[in-house]
Order: sequence, then structure tokens, then C-alpha cells
Amino acid sequence: MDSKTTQTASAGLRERKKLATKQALALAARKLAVQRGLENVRVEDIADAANVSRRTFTNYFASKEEAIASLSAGRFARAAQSLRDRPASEPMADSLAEVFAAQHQAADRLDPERVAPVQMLMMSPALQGEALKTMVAAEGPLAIAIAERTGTDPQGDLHPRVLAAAVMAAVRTATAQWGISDGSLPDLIRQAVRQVTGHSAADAPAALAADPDDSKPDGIQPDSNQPR
Amino acid sequence: MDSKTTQTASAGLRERKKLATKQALALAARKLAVQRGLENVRVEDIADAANVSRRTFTNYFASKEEAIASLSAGRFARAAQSLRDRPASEPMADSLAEVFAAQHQAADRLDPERVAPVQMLMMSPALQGEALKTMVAAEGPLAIAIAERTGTDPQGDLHPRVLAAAVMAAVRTATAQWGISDGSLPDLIRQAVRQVTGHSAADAPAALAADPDDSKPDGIQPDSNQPR
DNA sequence: GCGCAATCTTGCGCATTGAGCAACTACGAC
DNA sequence: GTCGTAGTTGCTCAATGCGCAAGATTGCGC
Repeated sequence: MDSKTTQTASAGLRERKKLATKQALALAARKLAVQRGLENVRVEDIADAANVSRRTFTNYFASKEEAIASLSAGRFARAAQSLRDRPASEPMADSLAEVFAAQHQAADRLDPERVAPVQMLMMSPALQGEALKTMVAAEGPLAIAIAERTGTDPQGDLHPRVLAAAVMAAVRTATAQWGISDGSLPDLIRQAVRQVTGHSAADAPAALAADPDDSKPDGIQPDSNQPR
Repeated sequence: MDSKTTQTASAGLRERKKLATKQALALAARKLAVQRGLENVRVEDIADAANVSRRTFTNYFASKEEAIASLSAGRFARAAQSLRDRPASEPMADSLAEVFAAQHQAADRLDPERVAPVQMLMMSPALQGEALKTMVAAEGPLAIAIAERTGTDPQGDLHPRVLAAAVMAAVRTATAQWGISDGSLPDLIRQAVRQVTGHSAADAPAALAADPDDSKPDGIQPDSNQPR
């Protein structure tokens, strides 16, 4: 019911308005949280900023944290599809590394001045729980996509699910490391993902095709609502 | 401040009372949640069951979810120390697999009638966030212990942290799988952990030494507060 | 076009919660 | 035995989550 934030098939004005409201709320929440700090933002403030009532906010999100986390949900949800778009001949380790590296490629080039606060926000303890739930929620679809490749059963077999979970954990760790150590985020992700897929990080090909899917890395997107 | 739930060094009556109160609250929270369902339990009910005021509950936990999750926190916190207790000569993959397999060994023998509701509870969406935070919190100490073994820098180097995160993810996946598929929890954990450590699960030694540390697998402990 | 049904939004109200504050009490150092 | 410190509690209030019902908007069949 929210996984189709991506394929805006323009099902109808109704649907589109709903999605627009949801996104407006989420963006307003993030914007205000970056500006004032999450704890100084009331649900009412967010609702006001999105021109809806406090009650309407509750219809979409259970909390401000969830609203902000929903911004990353879309990107992670697309990971499974991105994996399917990879050539089936490619080694699984390569596919996974590139899928996630490509997703975060744009973020790496953005102005650190604007990325840093968002990064800080997403790592804050108040959001950690929601952020984790978002990533864990993406494990299921990813496991299914992996199982399709390997021809295993995504339900009964432990392997695809463990791999999906491990890869997401690797991405999370790499993202956390980014900013502390130097190095580009995509490279850190490749390194981390390859570690859990069992392949050595040494022989990683430098060349990589950025998915068209990468056009909207909404997690740290320099959208118009970004504080300026 | 809560990681020493284990080594009750009896620092003083004051400390012990504090710990006792905390544990009583946590156990009461879990007990009531299993009985009535988490949503039908108010903080006040938990406080009453533990013979403290509602205000005191807040002094220890921010929410009922956190209270319940705290029961698993102790066990995960001990994982790092358990790893250090392993012989340094043992391959890392074996050590990790056995540390976590041993931790959950007792749980596997318990009466499924009593384990099932607890398992159900821990997997409920309401607790997922807290449960995840608990596991992620354990990654840091585990990464440090891993880094000690491998002689790498737990801060700058990505490897120990990724490994720690991947192992925790593997344990989480195995636990989730447990109950759906058949098989013992320790075996599932070994299988999952070995997958992310890169070792094949085939050559796992059957023999394993249960840590003395395993004496209190408090996560699913058949304590006196268990519903009967 | 038209009007009805489904759905979304909103205002209102209430139960619950999180947290600051100050008084009270128990522990433990001296 | 006395006193300082730390834990517990009741009071209070801002904020939240959600049920309910009325009002507004969209989609659809005719």
C-alpha cells in the first residue's frame, strides 16, 4: 500500500493527491527536523507546513519519525527490482554491490553542507529504530529477488534471506562509516557488500554502469524543500 | 549502566535494588504483554505489577516496548565477551557460530507452548523497532572484540564492523526462520552465521562447548514470572 | 451532465504517555 | 548517630494516538 511510491502509474487524481500529501508531509517533517532538531518539531508543525490538519498527518504516519523514515523506504524498495534488471550472468556478488553502490552514487556528489545535517538526522537515536525498520522491511523483497536468481525457495531456504539481511547490514554499516572515514560512499558500499557476499574486495572492477534507476536517490535528494 | 545485568557483583543494596526493580519491570511487561497482548497493557499496569509507581517506570524505560526489549539486551551484550573467551587459535567463523549457537541452545529445549507466545511477541511489529535497536547496539562491542582478534582498527576499518553487523543480521534471520521451518535454533544460527563469514556450513563440527555464560539465556527463560 | 457511493479530510474529545519539579525516603559513608 | 546522595513518588502539563461522525472531494455508472 506504500511500496508503489515508485511507479507513479497515475492511477487517478485521487491516488496522486494522496501520494502528494504523503510526500509533502514527509518532506516537511524532514525539513523541520533538520532546521530545529527533531525534538523541537510537533506533529502540528509538520501538518501546518504541509497545509493539512494534525489529524490527517496521523492518517498517514504514526509518528514524525516514521514520516521521515518513509523517505528512504522508496529507495530501498527499488533495490529488489534493480537486482532483477541486472544481467543474470553477472555474479551475484557483483550485482548486489553495484545495485547498492549505484543507488547512493548521486548522494556522494552532493554538497556536503546539505547532506551532513540530513545524515546526522538519520543517524540520531530517535530515528534509528524507524530507519532500521525501513531497512529490514526491504529485506523481504530483496530476498525474493535473490532467490529468483539462485533458484532457491525464498521461504524455506535460509540462504537468500540471510544474504539479503547481511547485504542490508553491510550497506547500513558502510553508510555509517561514511563521513567518519574518508572515501566515497559507493566505494565503501562495494567494499562492505563484497565482504558479506564472500568475494574479496580486491578485484572489484572500477567501471560500473549507473542504473537509470539511480535518477532519484530520494534519500538525500536536493529537492526544493531542502533548507537553503 | 545496564550491561552488567549479568555480573551481579553485589555492589551494594542500592545497586541490587535498582537492578531488581528494573528486571521486575521488564519481566512484568513481558508477562502482561504475552497474556493480554501488548496494546492492551498500559504502563500503569506494568508499574502496578512491579509494585512501583508509574513515574518510576518512566525513570527506567521510555516505553513498554523498550522494557521488553531490554530482556534480550543482556544476552547480546555478553556475546562480545563470549567471543573473547574463545581460544584465539579457533577460526573466526567457528568462534562466531558457536558463540551465538551456544547462547540460544537452552531456548531450543524449552516447552514450545511457552516459547511460542514470547517468540510471537518479539516478532510483532510494535516491538520490531526496539528489538532491532537492541541488536544493533550489540554490534559495536562485538566489532571491537572481532577487531581484537584480527588485529584491525575497530574505528577506521570497515571489516570488523561489517562482520559484526552481518553476524547479528544472520542471527536475527535464523531466529525468524526458527518456528517456520523445522530444525534446531542453534543449527539454524550456525548455518546462517557461517554463510556470512564466508565458510561453508558443511564442515561444521558437531561437538561444541556450551559456555558457562549460557546458563542464563534470559530471552526466553522459563522464569517464575512466566505465564503458567 | 448528474447524482450517488466510496474515500479522504477534518474537528472534537478522550485516554495515554513522557517528562519536569519538588517533597519524601532509604541507603551508605563518615 | 548524622548527614549527603540517590531513588521513588505524586502532581501537573504538553503532546500524542486514535475513535467517531460530519463535511468535502473524487470516481463512476447512467
